[in-house]
Amino acid sequence: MVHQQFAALGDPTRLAIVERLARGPASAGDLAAPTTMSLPAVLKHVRVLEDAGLVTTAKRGRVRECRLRDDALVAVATWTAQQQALWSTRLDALGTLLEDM
Amino acid sequence: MVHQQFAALGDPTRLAIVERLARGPASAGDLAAPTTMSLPAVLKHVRVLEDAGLVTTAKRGRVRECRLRDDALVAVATWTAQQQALWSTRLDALGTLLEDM
DNA sequence: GCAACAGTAAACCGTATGGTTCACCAACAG
DNA sequence: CTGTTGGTGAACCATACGGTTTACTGTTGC
Repeated sequence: MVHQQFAALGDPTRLAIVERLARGPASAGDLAAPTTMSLPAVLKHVRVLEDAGLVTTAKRGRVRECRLRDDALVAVATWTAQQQALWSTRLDALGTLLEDM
Repeated sequence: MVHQQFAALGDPTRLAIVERLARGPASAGDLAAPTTMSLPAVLKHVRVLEDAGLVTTAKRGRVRECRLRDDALVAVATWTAQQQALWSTRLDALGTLLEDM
């Protein structure tokens, strides 16, 4: 279900969160700090990322720590590579076809 | 503006269109045929993909031909690779840190 | 124990999104 | 010329989405 991951990354706020988490884990508050948004809004976004399988969270005391999943982007990467391969081989085929003429 | 491309790919219908176009160009009607959707709906999706810079269309006679852009997925691919790199180097750093202890 | 703090749940709101139908136009085919 | 076909534009509709506020719960520090 890679479209769910794409959808999750389609929101600029969520994309920024992922970029932030790629630098290392952070609490929900940490994620909200640089934004103008309310905490509940940020946590909704985190939940979406979690549902998409991009992020895991765990509660330590009263703070919820968010971290990027190790395998977060492999589905996205493989899908992208696959489509690029298909498309480029088709272009190659066109190229050789033109050469043959 | 990679989040626009992610958003475009976030819809299952649009994802399917891209997968279809990776196999080769198609008319709007061709794209609508395998679906249960109306033609106008499909063309809206195509328009979104076009706005995201993933697809180009051109009108030949009365049929609109849609094709995947050659550079369609490079932004997505590079962004993904970049984040993966960041995250994995951080994991490496953690690994060596643990070794040092 | 109490105050401050981090998060959560719920209700609510405006707008964007994904879809429809209908009317219309331009291009073929006969 | 005429009928059919492929696409387009507009109006419209329901629902999903991104955000808010408010009230509440569980931790932590003094």
